[in-house]
Amino acid sequence: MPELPEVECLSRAVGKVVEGGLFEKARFLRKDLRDPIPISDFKRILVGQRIESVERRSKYMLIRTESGFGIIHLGMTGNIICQDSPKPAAPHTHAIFQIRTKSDQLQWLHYIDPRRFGRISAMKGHDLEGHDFFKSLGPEPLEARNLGTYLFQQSRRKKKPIKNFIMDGGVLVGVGNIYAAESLFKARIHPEREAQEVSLPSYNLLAKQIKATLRRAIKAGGTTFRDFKNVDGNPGYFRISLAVYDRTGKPCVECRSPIVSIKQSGRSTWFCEKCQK
DNA sequence: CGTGCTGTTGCTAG
DNA sequence: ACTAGCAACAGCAC
Repeated sequence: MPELPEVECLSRAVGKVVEGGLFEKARFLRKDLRDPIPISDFKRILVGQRIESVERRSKYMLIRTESGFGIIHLGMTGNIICQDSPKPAAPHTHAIFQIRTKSDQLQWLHYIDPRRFGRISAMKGHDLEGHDFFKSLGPEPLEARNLGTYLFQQSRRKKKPIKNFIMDGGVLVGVGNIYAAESLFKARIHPEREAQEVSLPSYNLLAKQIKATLRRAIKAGGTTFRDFKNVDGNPGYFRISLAVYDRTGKPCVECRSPIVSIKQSGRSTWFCEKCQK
């Protein structure tokens, strides 16, 4: 599920439940996901601490305490659900956190991740920029000002395709495969164009479309999280209507010519040959 | 029934 | 500088 909008919505939903609460227990049903889980560090930083806030940086969800951050990445198939029971309910439940909310209710966050590409970690202190996970990340697309100019400058002498360029976390975070394709369609840029040959006006339009697409998805996702608390299945993500993603052969929403699919660096890309130059 | 292909992320080796 | 390969599993077409 997770691209930036999903992680943003999930972080807000988790925050609503746990902010101001007490992180009482962490139970791990396995020792590693993509990487080993630093269980004792995690417990030291979280357990017994008040949860100050739940934040997001890139596609990482951050649980802030006075001591530092709990760090959770969902990989490709990760999810967190909030339940009334500490009992693992779904297959591939790998961690369960017990929270005593500020209104003194017990709640359990269940971390589920079939493919185990996700990550659970923790860091002492609050200097994100100094941490390995974050130090080489580019700006947040929704916070960056003059994003078009920035992308234009970063792209000079870069021959890689524009799609790979905007998905490069060192350039810009949070633009995954789905929203990269959608944003390029809306900006009418062919995904195989070399990053260096895209003009400043095109980057300005692209920046605008990246922001608009992400904002629209957050807005759509946000409304589905009202019942996040106590759900017992999934938190109800849904995908905003998409113009090109997974629409091979279907008519372009602008010109009706068929959407085509190609591979770039092993990932599928969809676009309209007529609209995107 | 099995076999093969696909996938929302991100790191690393070459 | 850039891409292929890979991590481990589910869902689907055939």
